[in-house]
Amino acid sequence: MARGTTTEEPVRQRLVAEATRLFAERGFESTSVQEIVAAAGVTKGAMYHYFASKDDLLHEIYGRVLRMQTERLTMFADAAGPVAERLHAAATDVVVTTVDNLDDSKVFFRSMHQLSPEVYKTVRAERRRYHERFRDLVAEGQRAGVFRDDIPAEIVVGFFFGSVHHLGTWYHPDGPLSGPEIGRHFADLLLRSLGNA
Amino acid sequence: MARGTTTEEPVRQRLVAEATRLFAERGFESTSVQEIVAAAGVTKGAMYHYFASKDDLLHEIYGRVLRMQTERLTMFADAAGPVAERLHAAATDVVVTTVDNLDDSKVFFRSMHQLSPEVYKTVRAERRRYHERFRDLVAEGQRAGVFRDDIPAEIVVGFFFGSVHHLGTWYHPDGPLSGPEIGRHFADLLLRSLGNA
DNA sequence: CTGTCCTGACCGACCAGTCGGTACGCTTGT
DNA sequence: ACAAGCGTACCGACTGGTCGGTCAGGACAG
Repeated sequence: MARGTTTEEPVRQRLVAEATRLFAERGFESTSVQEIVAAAGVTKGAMYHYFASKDDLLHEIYGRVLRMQTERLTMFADAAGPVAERLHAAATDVVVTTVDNLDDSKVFFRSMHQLSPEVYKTVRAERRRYHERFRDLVAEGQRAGVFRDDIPAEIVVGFFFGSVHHLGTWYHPDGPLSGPEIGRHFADLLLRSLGNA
Repeated sequence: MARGTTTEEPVRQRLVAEATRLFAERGFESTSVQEIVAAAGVTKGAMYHYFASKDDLLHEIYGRVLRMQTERLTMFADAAGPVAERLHAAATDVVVTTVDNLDDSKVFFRSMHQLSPEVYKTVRAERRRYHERFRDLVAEGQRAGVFRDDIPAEIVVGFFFGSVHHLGTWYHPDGPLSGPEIGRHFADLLLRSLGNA
C-alpha cells in the first residue's frame, strides 16, 4: 500500500467512485483525467497503473452496473409465483436500484456512445440480453392470457425502460417521493397497461 | 449572396443541419468545429460570422425543437373534444415528431448538460412548461373522473416522456415499425395505464 | 534484490476561438 | 453614367491553452 496517504479505501475503488460521480455531473468528455485523480487524491500515474485508459475506466463502470442488474433481474424472473407478480417485483426492483445508483444511471445513458466501438458492442449485447429476459417475462404473461397481447412485448419493454433510464434526468433524492414509491408507481403503470381485467 | 459556392441552401441552415447530424452521431464534445464547417462546406470564419460560439449553435438546435414541440402540443391540447381523445392525439403526435426528428431528439437528451448555465436554465424552464401543459391534461382527466387518480399526474408524465426521449437510443427508421405505429402503441399504453373502465 | 504501487514532469496532438484580409454588391454624390 | 465608399459574407493561418497518455525512477514490502 506504499505510503499511507489519506483514506483506507483502496485506490482503485476510489478512482471508480470519483469517476462515476464526475462523469454523472459533467459528462465523460468534459471531465479530465486530472480532475478524477485529484478527486481521488492520487496522481495520473496511479490511475494508469490500474486502468489502461480513460475509456477503460468508463468500461469498468458499465461492467459493474450491468453485472448487478442482470443478476437481480434473473433472481426475480426465475422466482416462483404468478408471472404478473414476478414482473411487478422485477419492475419495482429495477426502479429502486436505479434510484439508489442514480449516478451510474446518468453515466450509462449519457456516455454510452463514448465507448470504443468494440466495447460499445459488448455493452450493447449485454444490455440486449437483459432486455430480452425482461421481454420474455412479458411474452410469457401474454401467452398465458394474463396480459393483453395487442401490443408487441418488445414495444412494451422499450416503453418501460425508457422511463426507467430517464429517471436520472428528473428524479431527486430530496424530492417528495422515495425510490420504493416511484418503483411501485412505475410497476403499477406497467402492469396496468398490460392489464386484461 | 457573395460568391456562388456550391449548394443553394443558405450557409446558416446548412451549418445547423450538419451540426445536428454530427452532434447526434458523436456527441457535442466529440465533434470539433472544424468537422462541422467541413461538412457544411465552409470555413470557421463563416460559422463564427453566424454564431457566437459552438454553444450558441447547440442553443439554436434546442430552440428550434422546443418551439416546434410546444406549438404542436398547444394545438392538440386546446382542441375540442373529450380529454381522453385530446391526450391520445397529443401523445401520438409527440412520438411521431420525435421519430421524424430523431437526430434532434438524440442531441436533446444527450448534450443538455453541455449548455452554459444560463442557457441551460432557460431550456429547462421551457421544457418544464411543456411538461406542465401535458400534466394539466392528465390532471384534467383525473378531475373529470375519466382517468384513475391514484398515481400523481406528475409521475405519469415523467413516465411517458422518459419513454419518448429514449426512442433515440433504440428506434431505427428502417425497422419493422413506422413512426405512427409506434405513436399509436405508446399512446395506447399511456391511455390504458390511466384507464378507469 | 525484486515486484508492486505510485510520483510528477513532460510530450505531441488537438481544439475553440481570433484576426487581418478578401470578394462583391449596394448606395450615394457628382 | 461612374466611381468612391461601405457593409455583409466569408476565408484560413495562427494562438493560447488543455488533454490523454508516457516514462524514468522512487518508496516500500517480502
